[in-house]
Amino acid sequence: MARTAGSHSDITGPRVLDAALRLFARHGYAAVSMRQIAKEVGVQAGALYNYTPDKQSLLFDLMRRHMDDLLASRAKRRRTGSALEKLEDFTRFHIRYHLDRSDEVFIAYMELRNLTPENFAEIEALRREYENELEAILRQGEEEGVFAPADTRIETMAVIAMLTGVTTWYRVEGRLSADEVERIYWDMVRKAVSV
Amino acid sequence: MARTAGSHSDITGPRVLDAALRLFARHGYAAVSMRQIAKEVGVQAGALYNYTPDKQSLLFDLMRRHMDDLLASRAKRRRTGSALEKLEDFTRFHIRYHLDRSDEVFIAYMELRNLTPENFAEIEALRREYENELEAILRQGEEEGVFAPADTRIETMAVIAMLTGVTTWYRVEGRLSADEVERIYWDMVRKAVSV
DNA sequence: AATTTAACTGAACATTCGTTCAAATCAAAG
DNA sequence: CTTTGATTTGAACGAATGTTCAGTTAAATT
Repeated sequence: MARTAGSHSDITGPRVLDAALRLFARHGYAAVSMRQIAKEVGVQAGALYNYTPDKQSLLFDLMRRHMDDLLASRAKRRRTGSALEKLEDFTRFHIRYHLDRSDEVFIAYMELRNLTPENFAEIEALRREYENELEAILRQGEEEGVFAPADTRIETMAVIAMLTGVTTWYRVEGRLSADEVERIYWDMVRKAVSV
Repeated sequence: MARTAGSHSDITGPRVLDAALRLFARHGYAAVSMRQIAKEVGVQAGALYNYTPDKQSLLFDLMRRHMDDLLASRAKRRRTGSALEKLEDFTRFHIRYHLDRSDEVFIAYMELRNLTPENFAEIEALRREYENELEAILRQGEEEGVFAPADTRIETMAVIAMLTGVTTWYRVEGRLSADEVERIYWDMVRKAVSV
């Protein structure tokens, strides 16, 4: 065969996902057309179908990648230590990760209802897996007696909601550095779950 | 004139907004067509335009009503007392209100980007007004010395994000009553901002 | 230089979109 | 019962939607 795999495809391919990511985050999945994505890439709409079977797959791929990357990044972090240490690690990781990938996070939380039922189930399972990591830490803390006895499932949801909310107001050019934000949120989380 | 103002209009009118509310909450503004709304009401699409100038106004009216109602409901609550009392009141109010109006709340947080710039500015101002109520309480608490000195603006955003997150998992037929949820969240909020 | 084929264009497809409007319908007033 | 006008229908509008595909372009192999 002439021409090795992808001469432009290894350039255009990623750009398609990049453009879809940015546009979906800005205007929402349903409000973005394939022609808008194509224009952003600098190509005609038909060419997109060399890189995705359909629009839905574009959304699903972005979410799937995000969740895989989130779980993989999390897995690299320390696993041992006290519940308090683990919670601080989780908190700082979550804040930093979400600040660094605001578009991906935004889509992952806003566009769930635009997934087909099967795709939704798959993403939801990954999200649940991530939440379970936090819940395990909270339970360990209860057993150690450093965290207040409480409904750990609700605590989990409350903490994650609080932390993820940082993406709605944080701006890199703003008043606070990511380090300061990490510290402020860690302060609140620690107190919220402690005895 | 024959026929006093609205013989069906006082029935159909509210039903249009009701249907739009439910459908927007379930599938998102951009994914819902005027024909879907009309079908839900039991009417042809053209008839909707007796009750709204266009689709955008439907979304804006829902948001505007929601924010007005939120601020009015909040204004009815107690204004005096210690910062701790006020914070408990705010927390319980917010949780209860958001559990009771999950569709409205969902739209108000998810569909902001589908508002025209002018409409967005108006809704955003009302939201800011609501946030400022909480921030004032947190500042009073700092002055009283019962709340830890902190960045009250970020604390505000963090607390509201945490509380509003309740809508993502709470189900009326679920394990916990609204009262229990109120108490659990109040526990976390109190500890999170206290010294 | 000739050949091969991946990458892309540009037009077309059947639907669906928000919106308009003349005509039909129908409940209340005279 | 007739009149009146609010209410709704049903068809139509141009534009936009996701997707397909025959044909063109151009890069890499022979």
